[in-house]
Amino acid sequence: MSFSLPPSSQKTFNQSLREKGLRPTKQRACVYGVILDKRDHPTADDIFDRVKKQLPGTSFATVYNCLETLVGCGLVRQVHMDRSPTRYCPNLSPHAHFKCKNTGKIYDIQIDQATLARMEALIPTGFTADNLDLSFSGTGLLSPN
Amino acid sequence: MSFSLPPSSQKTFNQSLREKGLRPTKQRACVYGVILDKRDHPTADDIFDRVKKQLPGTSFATVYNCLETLVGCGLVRQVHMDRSPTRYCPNLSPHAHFKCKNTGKIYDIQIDQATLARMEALIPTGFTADNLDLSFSGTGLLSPN
DNA sequence: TTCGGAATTAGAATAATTCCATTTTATCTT
DNA sequence: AAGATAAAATGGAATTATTCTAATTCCGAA
Repeated sequence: MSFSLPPSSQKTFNQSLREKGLRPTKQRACVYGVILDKRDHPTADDIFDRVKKQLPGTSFATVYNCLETLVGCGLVRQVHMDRSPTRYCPNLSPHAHFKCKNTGKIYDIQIDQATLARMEALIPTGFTADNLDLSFSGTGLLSPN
Repeated sequence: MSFSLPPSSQKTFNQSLREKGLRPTKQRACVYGVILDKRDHPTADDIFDRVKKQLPGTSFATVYNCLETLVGCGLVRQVHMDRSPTRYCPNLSPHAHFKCKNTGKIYDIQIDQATLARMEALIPTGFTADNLDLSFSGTGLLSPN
Protein backbone atom coordinates (compact mmCIF):
# COMPACT_ATOMS: atom_id res chain seq x y z
CA MET A 1 0.00 0.00 0.00
CA SER A 2 2.38 2.72 1.09
CA PHE A 3 6.15 3.02 1.05
CA SER A 4 9.03 3.81 3.36
CA LEU A 5 8.44 7.47 4.21
CA PRO A 6 9.23 9.03 7.57
CA PRO A 7 5.97 8.96 9.57
CA SER A 8 5.27 12.69 9.51
CA SER A 9 5.91 12.92 5.77
CA GLN A 10 3.79 9.85 5.30
CA LYS A 11 0.88 11.62 6.89
CA THR A 12 1.27 14.80 4.82
CA PHE A 13 1.62 12.66 1.74
CA ASN A 14 -1.56 10.68 2.35
CA GLN A 15 -3.54 13.74 3.30
CA SER A 16 -2.46 15.89 0.40
CA LEU A 17 -3.33 13.22 -2.12
CA ARG A 18 -6.62 12.20 -0.52
CA GLU A 19 -7.72 15.83 -0.40
CA LYS A 20 -7.62 15.83 -4.17
CA GLY A 21 -9.19 12.41 -4.50
CA LEU A 22 -5.91 10.86 -5.65
CA ARG A 23 -4.44 7.55 -4.57
CA PRO A 24 -1.32 7.26 -2.45
CA THR A 25 0.37 4.64 -4.58
CA LYS A 26 3.74 3.11 -3.88
CA GLN A 27 5.28 4.79 -6.91
CA ARG A 28 4.11 8.19 -5.76
CA ALA A 29 5.37 7.54 -2.26
CA CYS A 30 8.69 6.38 -3.61
CA VAL A 31 9.15 9.41 -5.84
CA TYR A 32 8.23 11.67 -2.96
CA GLY A 33 10.59 9.71 -0.73
CA VAL A 34 13.66 10.15 -2.89
CA ILE A 35 12.97 13.87 -3.23
CA LEU A 36 12.73 14.22 0.54
CA ASP A 37 15.69 11.98 1.13
CA LYS A 38 18.38 13.80 -0.80
CA ARG A 39 17.62 17.46 -1.21
CA ASP A 40 19.95 18.10 -4.08
CA HIS A 41 17.36 19.36 -6.56
CA PRO A 42 17.34 16.20 -8.66
CA THR A 43 16.12 16.10 -12.25
CA ALA A 44 13.46 13.65 -13.42
CA ASP A 45 16.34 11.55 -14.65
CA ASP A 46 18.06 11.50 -11.27
CA ILE A 47 14.77 10.65 -9.62
CA PHE A 48 14.15 7.85 -12.08
CA ASP A 49 17.53 6.28 -11.24
CA ARG A 50 16.91 6.50 -7.51
CA VAL A 51 13.38 5.18 -7.72
CA LYS A 52 14.44 2.21 -9.83
CA LYS A 53 16.69 1.04 -7.00
CA GLN A 54 13.65 0.63 -4.78
CA LEU A 55 11.01 -0.21 -7.36
CA PRO A 56 12.87 -1.70 -10.31
CA GLY A 57 9.88 -1.93 -12.65
CA THR A 58 9.13 1.78 -12.60
CA SER A 59 8.96 3.50 -15.96
CA PHE A 60 10.03 6.95 -16.93
CA ALA A 61 6.50 7.96 -17.76
CA THR A 62 5.46 7.01 -14.24
CA VAL A 63 8.13 9.20 -12.74
CA TYR A 64 6.86 12.12 -14.79
CA ASN A 65 3.27 11.30 -13.89
CA CYS A 66 4.10 11.10 -10.20
CA LEU A 67 6.05 14.32 -10.29
CA GLU A 68 3.18 16.10 -11.96
CA THR A 69 0.82 14.76 -9.33
CA LEU A 70 3.07 15.75 -6.45
CA VAL A 71 3.50 19.23 -7.88
CA GLY A 72 -0.26 19.46 -8.33
CA CYS A 73 -0.76 18.55 -4.66
CA GLY A 74 1.75 21.14 -3.56
CA LEU A 75 4.09 18.56 -2.05
CA VAL A 76 7.04 19.43 -4.24
CA ARG A 77 8.00 22.35 -6.41
CA GLN A 78 9.61 22.59 -9.79
CA VAL A 79 12.79 24.57 -10.19
CA HIS A 80 13.60 26.00 -13.60
CA MET A 81 17.00 27.42 -14.43
CA ASP A 82 17.21 28.60 -18.02
CA ARG A 83 16.18 25.70 -20.19
CA SER A 84 18.07 23.03 -18.33
CA PRO A 85 16.07 20.02 -17.17
CA THR A 86 13.42 20.71 -14.55
CA ARG A 87 14.53 20.03 -11.01
CA TYR A 88 12.41 19.13 -8.03
CA CYS A 89 12.47 20.49 -4.53
CA PRO A 90 10.50 19.63 -1.37
CA ASN A 91 11.24 23.01 0.25
CA LEU A 92 7.88 24.72 0.35
CA SER A 93 8.90 27.89 2.14
CA PRO A 94 9.49 31.01 0.05
CA HIS A 95 12.97 30.70 -1.33
CA ALA A 96 15.09 31.62 -4.29
CA HIS A 97 17.65 29.50 -6.11
CA PHE A 98 21.25 30.13 -6.86
CA LYS A 99 22.99 28.10 -9.52
CA CYS A 100 26.76 27.93 -9.56
CA LYS A 101 27.99 28.02 -13.12
CA ASN A 102 31.14 26.12 -12.22
CA THR A 103 29.74 23.21 -10.28
CA GLY A 104 26.16 23.17 -11.54
CA LYS A 105 25.06 22.94 -7.93
CA ILE A 106 21.83 24.64 -6.90
CA TYR A 107 21.45 26.31 -3.54
CA ASP A 108 18.26 27.34 -1.76
CA ILE A 109 18.21 30.91 -0.52
CA GLN A 110 15.54 31.85 1.97
CA ILE A 111 13.52 34.96 1.18
CA ASP A 112 12.55 37.07 4.15
CA GLN A 113 9.02 38.35 4.45
CA ALA A 114 9.86 42.01 3.83
CA THR A 115 11.73 41.30 0.61
CA LEU A 116 8.99 38.96 -0.54
CA ALA A 117 6.43 41.68 0.09
CA ARG A 118 8.44 44.18 -1.93
CA MET A 119 8.70 41.79 -4.84
CA GLU A 120 4.98 41.14 -4.76
CA ALA A 121 4.39 44.87 -4.67
CA LEU A 122 5.97 45.12 -8.12
CA ILE A 123 2.94 43.45 -9.64
CA PRO A 124 0.70 46.06 -11.27
CA THR A 125 -2.91 46.42 -10.12
CA GLY A 126 -5.23 44.21 -12.07
CA PHE A 127 -2.69 41.42 -12.24
CA THR A 128 -2.85 38.45 -9.93
CA ALA A 129 0.22 36.29 -9.50
CA ASP A 130 -0.07 32.81 -8.14
CA ASN A 131 3.57 32.11 -8.60
CA LEU A 132 6.85 33.91 -8.08
CA ASP A 133 10.24 32.69 -9.19
CA LEU A 134 13.51 34.27 -8.22
CA SER A 135 16.78 32.81 -9.34
CA PHE A 136 20.39 33.81 -9.51
CA SER A 137 23.30 32.39 -11.37
CA GLY A 138 26.96 33.00 -10.78
CA THR A 139 29.76 31.46 -8.83
CA GLY A 140 29.44 29.87 -5.46
CA LEU A 141 31.79 29.38 -2.58
CA LEU A 142 35.04 27.58 -3.36
CA SER A 143 34.51 27.84 -7.08
CA PRO A 144 37.62 28.93 -8.92
CA ASN A 145 37.44 31.63 -11.63
CA MET B 1 26.81 45.46 -45.41
CA SER B 2 24.33 46.44 -42.71
CA PHE B 3 20.56 46.29 -42.57
CA SER B 4 17.60 48.52 -41.85
CA LEU B 5 18.03 49.44 -38.22
CA PRO B 6 17.10 52.81 -36.71
CA PRO B 7 20.31 54.89 -36.72
CA SER B 8 20.90 54.89 -32.96
CA SER B 9 20.35 51.13 -32.69
CA GLN B 10 22.57 50.68 -35.71
CA LYS B 11 25.39 52.37 -33.86
CA THR B 12 24.95 50.33 -30.67
CA PHE B 13 24.73 47.22 -32.78
CA ASN B 14 27.96 47.87 -34.68
CA GLN B 15 29.85 48.91 -31.57
CA SER B 16 28.75 46.01 -29.41
CA LEU B 17 29.76 43.47 -32.03
CA ARG B 18 33.03 45.14 -32.98
CA GLU B 19 34.04 45.31 -29.32
CA LYS B 20 34.02 41.55 -29.27
CA GLY B 21 35.70 41.21 -32.64
CA LEU B 22 32.51 39.99 -34.27
CA ARG B 23 31.10 41.01 -37.62
CA PRO B 24 27.93 43.04 -37.99
CA THR B 25 26.38 40.85 -40.67
CA LYS B 26 23.05 41.44 -42.32
CA GLN B 27 21.54 38.38 -40.65
CA ARG B 28 22.57 39.61 -37.23
CA ALA B 29 21.24 43.06 -37.96
CA CYS B 30 17.98 41.61 -39.21
CA VAL B 31 17.49 39.41 -36.16
CA TYR B 32 18.26 42.34 -33.90
CA GLY B 33 15.92 44.48 -35.97
CA VAL B 34 12.89 42.24 -35.60
CA ILE B 35 13.47 41.98 -31.86
CA LEU B 36 13.60 45.76 -31.57
CA ASP B 37 10.70 46.24 -33.91
CA LYS B 38 7.99 44.28 -32.14
CA ARG B 39 8.68 43.94 -28.46
CA ASP B 40 6.39 41.04 -27.83
CA HIS B 41 8.99 38.63 -26.46
CA PRO B 42 9.16 36.48 -29.58
CA THR B 43 10.48 32.93 -29.58
CA ALA B 44 13.25 31.79 -31.95
CA ASP B 45 10.47 30.44 -34.10
CA ASP B 46 8.67 33.77 -34.26
CA ILE B 47 11.93 35.50 -35.04
CA PHE B 48 12.70 33.01 -37.79
CA ASP B 49 9.35 33.74 -39.46
CA ARG B 50 9.88 37.49 -39.28
CA VAL B 51 13.45 37.35 -40.49
CA LYS B 52 12.53 35.18 -43.46
CA LYS B 53 10.24 37.92 -44.74
CA GLN B 54 13.23 40.22 -45.10
CA LEU B 55 15.97 37.70 -45.82
CA PRO B 56 14.25 34.68 -47.33
CA GLY B 57 17.31 32.44 -47.44
CA THR B 58 17.94 32.56 -43.70
CA SER B 59 18.14 29.23 -41.93
CA PHE B 60 16.97 28.28 -38.49
CA ALA B 61 20.51 27.57 -37.39
CA THR B 62 21.47 31.10 -38.33
CA VAL B 63 18.69 32.55 -36.24
CA TYR B 64 19.92 30.55 -33.27
CA ASN B 65 23.50 31.54 -34.00
CA CYS B 66 22.60 35.20 -34.26
CA LEU B 67 20.55 35.10 -31.10
CA GLU B 68 23.40 33.53 -29.21
CA THR B 69 25.73 36.20 -30.52
CA LEU B 70 23.38 39.04 -29.63
CA VAL B 71 22.89 37.64 -26.14
CA GLY B 72 26.65 37.30 -25.79
CA CYS B 73 27.08 40.96 -26.74
CA GLY B 74 24.46 42.04 -24.24
CA LEU B 75 22.17 43.44 -26.91
CA VAL B 76 19.26 41.20 -26.10
CA ARG B 77 18.25 39.06 -23.18
CA GLN B 78 16.71 35.65 -22.92
CA VAL B 79 13.48 35.21 -21.04
CA HIS B 80 12.71 31.82 -19.57
CA MET B 81 9.29 30.92 -18.24
CA ASP B 82 9.13 27.36 -16.99
CA ARG B 83 10.27 25.18 -19.84
CA SER B 84 8.47 26.95 -22.59
CA PRO B 85 10.54 28.09 -25.56
CA THR B 86 13.10 30.77 -24.85
CA ARG B 87 11.92 34.27 -25.62
CA TYR B 88 13.98 37.29 -26.51
CA CYS B 89 13.81 40.81 -25.21
CA PRO B 90 15.71 44.00 -26.05
CA ASN B 91 14.82 45.66 -22.74
CA LEU B 92 18.12 45.86 -20.91
CA SER B 93 16.97 47.72 -17.82
CA PRO B 94 16.32 45.65 -14.68
CA HIS B 95 12.89 44.19 -15.07
CA ALA B 96 10.83 41.16 -14.15
CA HIS B 97 8.39 39.24 -16.32
CA PHE B 98 4.79 38.41 -15.78
CA LYS B 99 3.18 35.68 -17.82
CA CYS B 100 -0.57 35.54 -18.09
CA LYS B 101 -1.71 31.93 -17.98
CA ASN B 102 -4.82 32.70 -19.98
CA THR B 103 -3.40 34.63 -22.88
CA GLY B 104 0.23 33.49 -22.80
CA LYS B 105 1.24 37.12 -23.05
CA ILE B 106 4.37 38.27 -21.29
CA TYR B 107 4.62 41.67 -19.66
CA ASP B 108 7.71 43.54 -18.55
CA ILE B 109 7.63 44.84 -15.01
CA GLN B 110 10.19 47.43 -14.04
CA ILE B 111 12.14 46.76 -10.87
CA ASP B 112 12.95 49.79 -8.77
CA GLN B 113 16.44 50.21 -7.39
CA ALA B 114 15.51 49.62 -3.76
CA THR B 115 13.76 46.34 -4.44
CA LEU B 116 16.59 45.25 -6.69
CA ALA B 117 19.06 45.98 -3.91
CA ARG B 118 17.04 43.96 -1.43
CA MET B 119 16.94 41.00 -3.77
CA GLU B 120 20.66 41.18 -4.32
CA ALA B 121 21.15 41.35 -0.57
CA LEU B 122 19.65 37.86 -0.29
CA ILE B 123 22.76 36.40 -1.85
CA PRO B 124 24.99 34.87 0.84
CA THR B 125 28.54 36.12 1.29
CA GLY B 126 30.99 34.23 -0.84
CA PHE B 127 28.54 33.94 -3.68
CA THR B 128 28.70 36.20 -6.69
CA ALA B 129 25.70 36.51 -8.96
CA ASP B 130 26.05 37.82 -12.45
CA ASN B 131 22.43 37.23 -13.24
CA LEU B 132 19.10 37.69 -11.55
CA ASP B 133 15.78 36.45 -12.85
CA LEU B 134 12.44 37.34 -11.39
CA SER B 135 9.24 36.10 -12.91
CA PHE B 136 5.61 35.85 -12.03
CA SER B 137 2.80 33.87 -13.50
CA GLY B 138 -0.88 34.37 -13.01
CA THR B 139 -3.70 36.21 -14.66
CA GLY B 140 -3.43 39.59 -16.29
CA LEU B 141 -5.85 42.38 -16.91
CA LEU B 142 -9.00 41.47 -18.81
CA SER B 143 -8.39 37.76 -18.47
CA PRO B 144 -11.51 35.87 -17.52
CA ASN B 145 -11.44 33.19 -14.80
C1' DT C 1 42.82 39.13 -55.77
C1' DT C 2 43.68 35.80 -53.08
C1' DC C 3 43.82 33.63 -48.59
C1' DG C 4 42.01 32.43 -44.10
C1' DG C 5 39.05 32.63 -40.67
C1' DA C 6 34.32 33.73 -39.54
C1' DA C 7 29.52 33.20 -40.64
C1' DT C 8 25.83 30.83 -42.85
C1' DT C 9 23.40 26.89 -44.45
C1' DA C 10 20.64 22.41 -44.56
C1' DG C 11 19.85 18.66 -42.47
C1' DA C 12 20.81 15.25 -39.01
C1' DA C 13 21.13 14.48 -34.09
C1' DT C 14 20.01 15.14 -29.29
C1' DA C 15 17.52 15.60 -25.07
C1' DA C 16 13.65 16.48 -22.20
C1' DT C 17 9.19 15.73 -22.02
C1' DT C 18 4.55 14.22 -23.48
C1' DC C 19 1.38 11.17 -25.62
C1' DC C 20 -0.94 6.82 -26.52
C1' DA C 21 -2.75 2.32 -26.19
C1' DT C 22 -2.63 -1.42 -23.13
C1' DT C 23 -2.20 -3.63 -18.75
C1' DT C 24 -2.28 -3.48 -13.87
C1' DT C 25 -3.85 -1.89 -9.52
C1' DA C 26 -6.60 0.10 -5.80
C1' DT C 27 -10.80 0.99 -4.01
C1' DC C 28 -15.78 0.49 -3.85
C1' DT C 29 -19.85 -2.42 -4.07
C1' DT C 30 -22.11 -6.32 -3.25
C1' DA D 1 -14.04 -11.97 -0.24
C1' DA D 2 -14.93 -11.38 -5.43
C1' DG D 3 -15.99 -8.60 -9.05
C1' DA D 4 -16.62 -4.14 -11.18
C1' DT D 5 -14.76 0.23 -12.30
C1' DA D 6 -12.09 3.99 -12.47
C1' DA D 7 -7.40 5.50 -11.75
C1' DA D 8 -2.61 4.67 -12.28
C1' DA D 9 1.39 2.49 -14.36
C1' DT D 10 3.81 0.82 -18.32
C1' DG D 11 6.68 0.77 -22.73
C1' DG D 12 7.42 2.69 -26.63
C1' DA D 13 6.57 6.04 -30.05
C1' DA D 14 6.11 10.95 -30.93
C1' DT D 15 7.02 15.76 -30.25
C1' DT D 16 9.60 19.93 -29.71
C1' DA D 17 13.19 23.07 -28.84
C1' DT D 18 17.65 23.30 -29.51
C1' DT D 19 22.42 21.96 -30.86
C1' DC D 20 25.68 19.84 -33.82
C1' DT D 21 28.11 18.86 -38.15
C1' DA D 22 30.06 19.21 -42.40
C1' DA D 23 30.06 21.78 -46.41
C1' DT D 24 29.68 26.27 -48.60
C1' DT D 25 29.93 31.29 -48.76
C1' DC D 26 31.45 35.62 -47.39
C1' DC D 27 34.29 39.42 -45.68
C1' DG D 28 38.50 41.75 -44.66
C1' DA D 29 43.28 41.90 -44.43
C1' DA D 30 47.71 41.24 -46.76
